[in-house]
Amino acid sequence: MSFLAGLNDAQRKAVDHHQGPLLVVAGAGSGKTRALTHRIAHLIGAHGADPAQILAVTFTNKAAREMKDRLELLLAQRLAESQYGQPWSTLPPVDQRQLRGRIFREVTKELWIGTFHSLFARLLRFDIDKFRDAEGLSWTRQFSIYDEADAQSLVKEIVTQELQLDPKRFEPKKVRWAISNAKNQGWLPDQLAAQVDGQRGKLTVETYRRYRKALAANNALDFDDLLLLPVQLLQQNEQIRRYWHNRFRHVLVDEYQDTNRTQYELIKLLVTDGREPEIFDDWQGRSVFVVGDADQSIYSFRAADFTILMGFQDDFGDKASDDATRTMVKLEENYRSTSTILEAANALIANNTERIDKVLRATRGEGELITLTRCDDEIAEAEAVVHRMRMLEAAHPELRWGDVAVLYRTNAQSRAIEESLVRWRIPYIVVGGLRFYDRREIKDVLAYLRLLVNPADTVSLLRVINVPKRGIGKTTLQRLADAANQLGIPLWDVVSDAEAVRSLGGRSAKGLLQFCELINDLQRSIQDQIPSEMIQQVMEKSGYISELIAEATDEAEERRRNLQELVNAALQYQEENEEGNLEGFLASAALASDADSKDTAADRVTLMTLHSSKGLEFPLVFLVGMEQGLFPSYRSLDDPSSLEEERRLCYVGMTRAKERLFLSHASERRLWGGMRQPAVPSLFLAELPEGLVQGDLPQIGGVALRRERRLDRLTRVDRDDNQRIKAGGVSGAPSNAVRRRQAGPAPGKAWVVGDRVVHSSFGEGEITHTFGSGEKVSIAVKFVGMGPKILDPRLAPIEPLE
DNA sequence: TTATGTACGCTTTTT
DNA sequence: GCGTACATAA
Repeated sequence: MSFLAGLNDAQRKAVDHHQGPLLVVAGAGSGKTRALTHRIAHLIGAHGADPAQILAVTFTNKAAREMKDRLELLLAQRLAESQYGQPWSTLPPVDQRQLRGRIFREVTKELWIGTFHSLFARLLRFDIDKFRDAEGLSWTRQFSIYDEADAQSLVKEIVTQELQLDPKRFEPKKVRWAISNAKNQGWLPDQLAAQVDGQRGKLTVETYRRYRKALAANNALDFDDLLLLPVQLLQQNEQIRRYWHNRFRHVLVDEYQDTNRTQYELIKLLVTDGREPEIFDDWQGRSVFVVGDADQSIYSFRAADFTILMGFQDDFGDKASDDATRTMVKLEENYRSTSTILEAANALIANNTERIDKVLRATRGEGELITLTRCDDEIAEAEAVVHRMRMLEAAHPELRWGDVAVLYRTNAQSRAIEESLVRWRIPYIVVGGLRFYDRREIKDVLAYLRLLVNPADTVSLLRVINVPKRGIGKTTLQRLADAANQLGIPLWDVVSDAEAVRSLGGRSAKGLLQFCELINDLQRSIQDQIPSEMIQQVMEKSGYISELIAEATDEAEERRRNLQELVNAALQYQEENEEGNLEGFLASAALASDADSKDTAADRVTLMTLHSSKGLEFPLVFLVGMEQGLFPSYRSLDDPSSLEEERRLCYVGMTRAKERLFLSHASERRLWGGMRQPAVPSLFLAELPEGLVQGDLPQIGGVALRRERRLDRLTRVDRDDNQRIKAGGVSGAPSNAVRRRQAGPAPGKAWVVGDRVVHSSFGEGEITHTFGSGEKVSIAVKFVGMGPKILDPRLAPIEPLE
């Protein structure tokens, strides 16, 4: 059996290519996943590539898992034929399992398949300790990965505490966004500084600088760092770059239209060893293979840039014309959708100006017309959708609920649909929204684990130090944190110093000491425990579980079940990763998306956002909320290129459908709370060819125009408002946010920084800091041959030295 | 130090 | 209409 069998010409070309660069322009449903898996199998099976030399980037962890699965099956099937000389399907299950096991050990285990984030997090686990930032920042291999909430709170702390700015005028969320955007463009603070101007820009750069420093102090990285740090590392360290360049001889990237500048840099560094792609010519036994479709680029809000895809031929390619080129292949035959659905989608996307012209040819029959339904409000819409499902189910006994998907623009829209599905007892699953790993109890337990692995992780420490309650309050923590800041050491180093705790801890000292003992105890067992057992121990020894039991509410019960689920997740992780350790499990938890954990194979209706639907397909697709301001989003209405992105999103949604597509919109929609808003049909509806749509045909007339003007006015007001805020600027800290913090010389027996003291057991030392004032003073003393000690001068056996 | 009240802002999309 | 974050009381 050849891996080229059953492929069309273009697919065969993509699979058979094994040296040099290749861009595959793959329209929706044109079999690109098939091309990708067959290519990897072919590289290994026919061209003798070592699985360990292959790096394949997918868009989700789930896609990575599926690709590994398909690859395993493909190779096992082939092995069956060569080994037993008989087709796979006739082998007894026990032999099938044995063959798959062998493929797993010899091939799939060795492959690096995953998202950009998970792959480069893995690379950093090897080499991050060899990296030193230009500003002297460094990390160890035990680094924590911060999620958006952690990152957000760190930025907020810098803005309000360090820079003393009013978070209303200088919004942490916006600053965080600006920083993330900079990182995704590959800009460090200095480079960002060159891009911005004014007071506001300066403050953003300053926040960025401090934020990086804070992350390093916590030995932590945010999502964007998982891409940016490897870029810096590979640029800086030739030896390491050479190693990975020699190791990954075949690089494959799926969904290339949604890569950003930093990801692009990474690919270049690995493939060309840092040389310019135009002049790189050492392709012997090496390839770079990217697959994408500019019409499906829907992530520009996180700095994805589809011009990178469009520029591939100029960087790596032969720059020849489309019919003469040997570095590009187009997959233009669609095997998924009926020609009706396809034609409508093609007509819609033709309204975009920013695209390479590409025709998606139908290979299937006409099928049914697209159905458009107008409803009174979102509740009626949900009822209409569910009613339609039930009618279809009655008419088609072969229909399974798993064949049906409901797609929407925003997560909040799932609610109305869910209520109707519940009413009619139709099983469903919501993908997205609240991630499993974002639940409070899960984050708490994971924070314990992160702290065990990485004691410098102060964000995690603060999360769990008083959970469950140990009587450690805000003031105590503030005191400890101030001490840590002034000494420039992690908070844990203060907390774990019994002497310091007795001095600074006040009434909370007992709780603090207990907490330290807990962490030390857990840390001792960390060496020889597998992740699932560590989790179990953390939950029990911390008293987390007993507190939930004591609470005895339904909610607490639910939390306990979730924690049990976390243990199961760890068990599963261990099964999939034989050498997996706690660090690895924490990374997978941090990078897992909601879609990854959801079992879409179950026979249930799937509800999800259009973004989450990328790469999937369903026989029946309902696209709801087709209204101006909702889809396309109101934020895109006055910006042509955002509007084009919304249109691509619509194109992605429509092309998910194999057999039938149902569109709907409401005349009135409750936004949030009570306010009912009149709504007009989406502009996209009017762009669909009339002959392909049945039902309540769109009325884009006076009503729509009036509404659009109204929206325009609204957005203008909004803009003016922003300008006013911008014009106001942020000139220094506002009076109400000013908080003075004065250490001040202590009265009475004055302990002054610089004075020398003698301690009965530590010997001579020098006072480096004083904390507090009045009665309650603590001092930090640097003794010879040890770190700073925090002491209560009234209790500690010290004498001033003249 | 913890428990309770209340204002606010949130809804674009995600690794 | 819901959860969070901050303010105020016990």
